[in-house]
Amino acid sequence: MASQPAGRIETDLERLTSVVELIFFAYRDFTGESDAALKQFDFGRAHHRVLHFVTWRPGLRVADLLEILKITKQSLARVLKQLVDRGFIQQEAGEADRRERRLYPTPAGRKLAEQLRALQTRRIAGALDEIEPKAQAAALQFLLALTTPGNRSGIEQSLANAGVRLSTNSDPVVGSKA
Amino acid sequence: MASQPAGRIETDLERLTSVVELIFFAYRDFTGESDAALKQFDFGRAHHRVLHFVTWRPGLRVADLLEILKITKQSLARVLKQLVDRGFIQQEAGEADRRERRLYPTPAGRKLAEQLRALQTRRIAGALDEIEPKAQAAALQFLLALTTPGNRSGIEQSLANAGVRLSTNSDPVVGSKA
DNA sequence: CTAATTAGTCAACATGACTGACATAAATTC
DNA sequence: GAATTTATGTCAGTCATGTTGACTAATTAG
Repeated sequence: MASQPAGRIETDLERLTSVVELIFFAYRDFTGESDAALKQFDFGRAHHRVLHFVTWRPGLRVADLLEILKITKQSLARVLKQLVDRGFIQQEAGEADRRERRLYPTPAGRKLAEQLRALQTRRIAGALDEIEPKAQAAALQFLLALTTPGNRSGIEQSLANAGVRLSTNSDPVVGSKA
Repeated sequence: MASQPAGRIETDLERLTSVVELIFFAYRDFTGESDAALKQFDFGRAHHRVLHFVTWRPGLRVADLLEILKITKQSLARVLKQLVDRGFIQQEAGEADRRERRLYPTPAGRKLAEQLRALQTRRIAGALDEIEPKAQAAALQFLLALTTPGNRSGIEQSLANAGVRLSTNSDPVVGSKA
C-alpha cells in the first residue's frame, strides 16, 4: 500500500468504504426476511439464534451457547426461558454430569427452526448461484477472513463438519444448481 | 434441486446451514472491532452508522438517512441529536429548499469516522487479500445477491460510484496488494 | 391562501444487551 | 466427609436502539 501513487490510495479507500456499506446492507436484508417471519411468533432475532444453534447442535449446553453467541448468561436466560416455556426447546440433565442442561428442540421448535433455515438457505443458495462455481469457495473464504482469528477455529470446524471446503480447489461449495 | 439423490439434498442443506452461521460470525466479528472503539466515546453502533453515512455522503438529508438505514425518524432523532450536541455532526439549511437539513461531519466527526473506517477497511482489505484476485468481484457479487432485489439499485449505484466492478472480469476489485 | 413536504418533538413501549450480587445443585479436590 | 469449584439459574436495575402514534413548526408548491 505504501508504495502506491497517492491518488490510487484514495480510490482504494473509497472502494473499500463502499464494501463496508455493502456488508451492512447484505446483513440488514439477510436478517430482515427471517426477522419478519419471527414476528408472527412474537420472537426476535435473539430467539432465532438460540433456536438455530440448539436445533442444529442438539444436546448443546448452556455454556456452549454462551460461548457461541458471546452474550451474558442473563441475556441468554430470558430468551431461553421463553423458548422453553412456549415449548420450542426442552432441557435435560446431562448423563455424565447432571449439573449440565443439555438443550434440544421440541418437535415444534424443530419445525420453526426448519422454516427459518429454509428462508436463509434459499437466499444463500440463490446468491451462490449468481457467482461462478469456482468462486464460491473464495466467497466463503472471504467471510471467514472477516472473523477475528481467535474465534476462527470453531467456525472452521463446523464448516468442515458440514462438508464445506474452503481450501483452493475447483469444486462448487454446494451442488445447489447442478 | 428436486432431481438430486435424497442424501445429497441433506448434505447441501447442512452445508448451507453452516454458511448461515458463517454469515452470523462474520458480521459479529466485523462489527465487534468498531463497536469496541465506539465505546470509548460512549457511542453505539447506531451512532456509527449515522456518522458513517453523513461523513461519506456529506450534505445528506434526514430523509435520505432514513431511507438508507430503514429506521424510524424517532430512532434516528435520538442518535442524531447526540451526535450534533457533542459536535460530531452539523446541520445546515438546504440552499434551494430551506426546510431541508443537510448533514455534514464536523472536523471531529470526520476524524472519528476516518478512524472507524480505517478499522473496517483494514479488515476487508485483509480478507480480500486472502482470496484470489479473480474471485474478489465474485465475493462482493455474492454479498450483493444477499440483499433484497428491491433495495439493490441504490447499493449498486454507490458501488459503481466508488469504482467497484462486480461484473465478470478479471481485474482485482481493489489494488490492496499490488 | 391552502396543501403538501421536511423536519422535530413528546410520550409510551418492546427488545435485547449489560453489570453485579446471590442461590442451588452437583462434581471435584483435599 | 468437608471444602471448593463448576454449571446453571435468578433478582434487580440500567442502557441502547428499535417501535407507534400524535402533534408542531417552517417552508415550499399549487
